[in-house]
Amino acid sequence: MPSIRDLFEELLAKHGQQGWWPLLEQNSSGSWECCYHPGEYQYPDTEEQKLEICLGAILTQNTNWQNTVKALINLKQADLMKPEKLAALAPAELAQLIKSSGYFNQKTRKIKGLVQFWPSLQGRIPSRAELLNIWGIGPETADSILLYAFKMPVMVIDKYTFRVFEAMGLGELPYNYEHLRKTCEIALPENYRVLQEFHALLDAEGKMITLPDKIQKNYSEY
DNA sequence: AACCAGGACGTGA
DNA sequence: TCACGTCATGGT
Repeated sequence: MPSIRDLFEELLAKHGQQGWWPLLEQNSSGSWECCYHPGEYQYPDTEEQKLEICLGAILTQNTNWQNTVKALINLKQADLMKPEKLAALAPAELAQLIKSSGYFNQKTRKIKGLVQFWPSLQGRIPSRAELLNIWGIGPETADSILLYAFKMPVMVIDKYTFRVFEAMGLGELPYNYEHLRKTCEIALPENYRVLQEFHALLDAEGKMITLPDKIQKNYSEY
């Protein structure tokens, strides 16, 4: 049974750098697309990009990333990646724009809650408690926002994280979000780049063991 | 054509 | 705490 640091190295060797969180970029023909840049960590540079990550974190809840990207592109094309514009937008309009990401009524309410909260930040980094206080932002969404939008060294735990740890035989412990998060944060350097990459690698690995019949096949090595 | 995808909330044991 | 139903679109 490998240590968590060993697991990080193994997954990095197996999958390579993942370059999360992907951001929208304009290609030569002027249309927006979602881009990864493995090995480069200079983004997010702007408030607009930070907001884009926060919105992506909400829109991707229990939803395929491609469906989320479609919604993000709709908002970007309409020049709505700004908190004051989103706050002023009619809920029905917003719901229509994010329809592809599913749960659009709930997600409209969640985005409204976020952009109403946003101005109170005055440019500072939100606390975890502040994010969790917003309706519809739970542990994983809050930690994704802290780690990827604000570069805070917190571990993001998701469905795939549980799957990979379970498949490794680490499923005996008190098995909840907070415990697994702290276990990872203690085991790894307090470095946001490492935690960004580790979470993305766990996602890449977790996607390979989605189907139960693939577990035995891919995990004899552990 | 069922199943799942980068969850969270409300409710009832 | 924890298990379960609900929310909803789009790809396979």
